[in-house]
Amino acid sequence: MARPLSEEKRNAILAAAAEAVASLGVSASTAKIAKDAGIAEGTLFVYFPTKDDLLNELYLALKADMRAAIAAGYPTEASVKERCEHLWNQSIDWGAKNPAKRKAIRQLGVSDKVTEASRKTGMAAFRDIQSMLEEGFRSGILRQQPKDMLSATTEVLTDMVLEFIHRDPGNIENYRRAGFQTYWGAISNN
Amino acid sequence: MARPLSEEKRNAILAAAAEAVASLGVSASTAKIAKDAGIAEGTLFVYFPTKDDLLNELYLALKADMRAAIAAGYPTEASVKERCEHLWNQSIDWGAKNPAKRKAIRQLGVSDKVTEASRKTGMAAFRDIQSMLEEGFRSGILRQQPKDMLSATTEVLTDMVLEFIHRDPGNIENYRRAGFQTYWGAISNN
Amino acid sequence: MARPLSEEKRNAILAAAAEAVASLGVSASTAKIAKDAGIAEGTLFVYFPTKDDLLNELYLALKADMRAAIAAGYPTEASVKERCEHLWNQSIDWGAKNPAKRKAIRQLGVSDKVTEASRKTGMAAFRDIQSMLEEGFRSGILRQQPKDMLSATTEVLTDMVLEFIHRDPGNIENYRRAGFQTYWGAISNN
Amino acid sequence: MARPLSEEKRNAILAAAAEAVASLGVSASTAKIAKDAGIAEGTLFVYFPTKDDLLNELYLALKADMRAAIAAGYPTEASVKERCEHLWNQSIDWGAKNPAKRKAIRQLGVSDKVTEASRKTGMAAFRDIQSMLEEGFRSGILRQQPKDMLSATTEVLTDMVLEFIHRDPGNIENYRRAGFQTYWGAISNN
DNA sequence: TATGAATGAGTTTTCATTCAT
DNA sequence: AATGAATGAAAACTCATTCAT
Repeated sequence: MARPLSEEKRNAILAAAAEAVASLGVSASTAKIAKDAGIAEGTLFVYFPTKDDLLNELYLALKADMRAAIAAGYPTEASVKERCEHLWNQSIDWGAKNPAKRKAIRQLGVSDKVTEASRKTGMAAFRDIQSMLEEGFRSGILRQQPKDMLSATTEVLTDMVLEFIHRDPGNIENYRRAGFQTYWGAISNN
Repeated sequence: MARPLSEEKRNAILAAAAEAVASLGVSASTAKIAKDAGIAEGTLFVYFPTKDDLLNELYLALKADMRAAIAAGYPTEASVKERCEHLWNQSIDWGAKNPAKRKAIRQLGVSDKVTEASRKTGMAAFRDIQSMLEEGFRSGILRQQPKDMLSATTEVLTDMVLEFIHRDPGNIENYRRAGFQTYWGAISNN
Repeated sequence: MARPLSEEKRNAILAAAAEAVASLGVSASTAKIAKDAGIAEGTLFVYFPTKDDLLNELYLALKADMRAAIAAGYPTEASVKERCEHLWNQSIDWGAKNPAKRKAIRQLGVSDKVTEASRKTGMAAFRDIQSMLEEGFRSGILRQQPKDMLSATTEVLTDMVLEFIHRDPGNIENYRRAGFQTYWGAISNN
Repeated sequence: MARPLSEEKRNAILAAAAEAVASLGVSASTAKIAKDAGIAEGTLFVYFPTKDDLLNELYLALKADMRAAIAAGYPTEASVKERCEHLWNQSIDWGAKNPAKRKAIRQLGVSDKVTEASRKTGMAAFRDIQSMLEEGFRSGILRQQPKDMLSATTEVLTDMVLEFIHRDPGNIENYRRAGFQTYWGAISNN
């Protein structure tokens, strides 16, 4: 009773919402989301009591999805730089493969519908990634920075590069490489 | 002419729109903007034929405002690093002093109401700043990068740092300094 | 189905629209129509996606209503002239009894909101009546005319006479008789 | 002072209004009419105090224009039938040559913006034409009819035929001839 | 006299949410 | 639980008219 019955429907709503928010912004209508999810307008509110709830849950789901993709295959034994490059490449790959999800996150990121609590929760997942690099900080390879700034740097530079890729898809490798140079310079001691 | 269009009113509309977009996103209503600008609802459409026109003109006005602030007092004779630091500090100062304008630019940046043409025009102003650093590229102090990437890097890192300042205003100097280290690492050869 | 669309409400909307269009023209507001139909403003758009759709459907409904009234009680066995007189009288009676519907049809007839397709469909119903008089054409009693001209003649002469009746209701029988003479002269060989 | 200065401007407004009403109906905006007339929005109201005044004056001007065209070259000495044919042909020619004016009259005719007084005045001009046929009534060639019905018949049948011509312009002569047969049958004793 | 900026009521349409089925 | 009709408060935009210039 706490959670409604069909997990499948819930996911269909979130998926439809991601697409809709990506292309129309947070003002995408619940009617369109429901239709694209293959359910009735009213059913959406069985799973998410208000549109704001839906948007916040979508934000968290997308952040979790992104985080999982980035951490996948993390090479624990490699050098710090190689590990950073792994994170960078995974980020770029996820964004390149999931343009709608990326756009949706951007839209949600600037929307005041997403609460501070959701943002905090979303950030926490990435602190976890940051902690994978503890050794880099201790050894002095990575520059000491205010809390959360490393993952924020990762996010904004990734997003920037993906925007270039989006506008000029032919040069993806070029952007990815130049982007990593920028990124590594930004976070390492040199 | 019966009565010339009032530059003052036009500016009042743009100012009200910036505030409204900053706090409510691009879905801020024209009624609210007009009211805040101290004019009748219909008058807004005398100055901007559609809401989209208003949004695009606002985007350009904000970009121009930002650019002017950043370039002000540019120390032509200083070292490349000092010149970069000047640009960085001006950016941070502008953003810190104009939080609404900064938020409005972010909102407009992700909105599809802002046309590609406006984005191009907005970017052009910053290419101009980038060209102030030609010497840095020639001498090898700054890293060669794909076109427009330097100014994009400036923008996203500035924005990121301003976000930290926004959430923790007491530590502004701290963030500004750490931010510049990140920034300088990101753009220079090291 | 949650609740089926109510045929009753749909008809109430069409009826209210007919009255409103009759008295105010096609610029009658949807708000007024909805209110007169006893429903909320938004509900109108559940039944008719746009105002233009409503207007077109209203046109067709009125034409169908008129056609049904005209053909009612058609004396298949009577002489051609008597059959024509029947059609004439039914037309006059319908118009006299339904002044609002008649006015609404006139308004819609000159409006460019009513599509060519709707006009064609509306006309088709009357071609059907025209074909009831085939024998009259074959026998030479009725004059051979370009396609659709007989029903158009019926319509405009009926409408003209109804306009006289409208302005001078006391003489209805007088106008009806004089009108039929005009009509019969117009369509028969003599 | 009673009449504003420029007759030329007044006529330009009426001409622009006729075109605008023809294509957009009586809801054509005064702004568009003014623009098409080559004057400022406010100037229109120097010549016509309200839009309703403009519409009524337009109605009268168009009726007068039509009447003048129809009576032109009237063959006083010809037979009654020839004289009727002259009127018929002039009507068709005027309508065929002035489709916008014809459409404008139709729009105004069904609009409640045109007052009963204007309609009366407009009709009076045609009574004048009707009286040209006095001899036809006296001699019994034309059927006795209620007052104004002959000119009303002329108008509606002309309009009907012009509508056919409008939809099938290739057959203009065909429609004109068939139309006259209908018309002559409608008004003459036979 | 001619102009056109300014106005605010009015227009059609959208939409998150509710609730009868 | 699932549905989708019903709602009415916005939303963007239009327009006849006024009036300062």
